[in-house]
Amino acid sequence: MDKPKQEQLERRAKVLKALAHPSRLLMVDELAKGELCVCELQSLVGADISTVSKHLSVLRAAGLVESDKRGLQVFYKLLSPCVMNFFTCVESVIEAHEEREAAMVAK
Amino acid sequence: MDKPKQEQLERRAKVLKALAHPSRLLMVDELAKGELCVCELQSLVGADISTVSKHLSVLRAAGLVESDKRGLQVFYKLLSPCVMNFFTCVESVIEAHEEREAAMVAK
DNA sequence: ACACTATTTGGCTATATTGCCAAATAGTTG
DNA sequence: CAACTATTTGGCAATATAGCCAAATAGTGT
Repeated sequence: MDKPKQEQLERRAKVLKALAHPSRLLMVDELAKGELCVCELQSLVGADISTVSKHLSVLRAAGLVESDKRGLQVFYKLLSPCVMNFFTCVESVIEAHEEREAAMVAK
Repeated sequence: MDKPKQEQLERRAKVLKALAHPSRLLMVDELAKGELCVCELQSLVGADISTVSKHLSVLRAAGLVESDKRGLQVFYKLLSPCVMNFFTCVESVIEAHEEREAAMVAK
């Protein structure tokens, strides 16, 4: 495989990896409705604030969110609402998968 | 957060995690064009065949691909072509991110 | 400058993922 | 059934990720 192709795959994988965690998915879901500060995200996720902060830096490093410090608080906002469309596809994958598994058991 | 919501997030994360690897992304990309046997996928990926087989089982466990044994070979096919649409979004995330980084440096 | 609040960073441990080799399994052919 | 091919599985070491606590940083108000 050629190098540029390999690098493209790695960049894509980084974005997907950033999304591939329940807490980060939840944060993205909530941020799709509008920007939130770290403290609001913490109470949604229910983990230590340092954990939440690290999750957010993963999302930021992937280019999915942007942060904006205003006073004492840091507000995060979702940069690419198109990721939300993907969740529809993911749901269809899950549903079809569960149906196939149910059909397996029936056999 | 309620339990069903948590489980939904975990299921979604599992699908995203399955996609979040360069080799698996390459395989999905190739399988989008049509089914392939493990040996063909191996020469595309260029890793040990056991490694490729394990990657495929991750994709299968996530409900993204299906396998079909015919003779000595096992053919894999992509079940949800909708994931391909997402790559367009991922590319836009990457592009916008790179542009922001370039703008940062310029400042 | 001091106390206070919000967030990030460093450091640590526990757990998960990756990738290889070797061995097991399944199907084919002589 | 023995030899052969394609794939999967088990096991292991290396690396990456997650989450907590404690400490550092940044901004506010006194």
